[in-house]
Amino acid sequence: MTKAQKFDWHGCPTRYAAGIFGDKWCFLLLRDALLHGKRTYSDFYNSPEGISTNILADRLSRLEAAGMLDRQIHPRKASKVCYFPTRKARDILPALIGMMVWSTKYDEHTEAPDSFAEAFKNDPDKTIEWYEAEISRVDAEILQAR
Amino acid sequence: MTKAQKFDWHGCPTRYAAGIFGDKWCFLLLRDALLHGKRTYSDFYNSPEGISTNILADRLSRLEAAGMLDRQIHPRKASKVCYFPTRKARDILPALIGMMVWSTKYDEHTEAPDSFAEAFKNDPDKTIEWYEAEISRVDAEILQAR
DNA sequence: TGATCCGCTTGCATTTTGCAAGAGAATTTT
DNA sequence: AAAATTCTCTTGCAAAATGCAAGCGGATCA
Repeated sequence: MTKAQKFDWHGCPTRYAAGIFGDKWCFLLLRDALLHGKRTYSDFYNSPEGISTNILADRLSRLEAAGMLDRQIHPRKASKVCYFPTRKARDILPALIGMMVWSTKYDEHTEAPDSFAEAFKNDPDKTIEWYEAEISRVDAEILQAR
Repeated sequence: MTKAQKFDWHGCPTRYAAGIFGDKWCFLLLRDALLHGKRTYSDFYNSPEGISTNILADRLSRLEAAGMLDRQIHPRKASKVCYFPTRKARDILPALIGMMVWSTKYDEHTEAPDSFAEAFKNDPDKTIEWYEAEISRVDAEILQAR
């Protein structure tokens, strides 16, 4: 059984999630798209973790195949390619932020302030809406014709 | 940089989470421990995904090193080893269940009923408490002296 | 006391990853 | 218009991780 097939494992909800998030690079690419406004190949390539270019190409196509990213040529620069997070990707935000809150609790070297976890605990919907609005803003800025 | 070192990546909360959950097998082992009451090596080994024995040994020791599992000799059967989920592992339940809810929405072959997502949406704390109680029950059953 | 269970370890073939170089199209610079 | 540069990938190869089968040592069972 190839890895691509395992990527499509379904039935059990945890296994389905593991098929996408159970890969370090997919996990981090989704962070970059959802939380850091990254859209182009070079955006993702320049993340501090230092992904290899062949792995990046592979993971972007996997995430596109999984319906998490929408690949489009940049509207005003045909040499650039944009990967927009889909609704399916956006909908993982609550769980993703839940994991980040967990990390801030258990990573003694966390860079996130306590206020982040508190804000999410006090009003999770508001936090989600803020990230959703940011995503929409970034996408709109790219897509506006000139 | 070795994989073991990457497992310890910290600072960024998403990266810290990806260091643990960004591995298919760790992800599934935590599911088995937190959601399916599995505790022994053979329990985990017999999961339907079919993990290899060397990989299982490796991941169990990683999860122990990460403070997610507590390795103990079975109190009434010295040939058995139990891996108990720690508080740190239990605390990932909200995010994990959030991912499962997401999976039931987007996996067209999901085995989970809609009622699962609804119950969590209506009263997340109650759902978490139910799983916590199950975990405690399984652990207590193993640990009771005879 | 011999057979079986249990939690691993080892060796080896296959697959995946990481790294460096480069290709081809679009864009910018000269 | 030509040359240099940017950008998204692809390719080749060495190194690392994975999967598979066999086996080992201690505990347990018959």
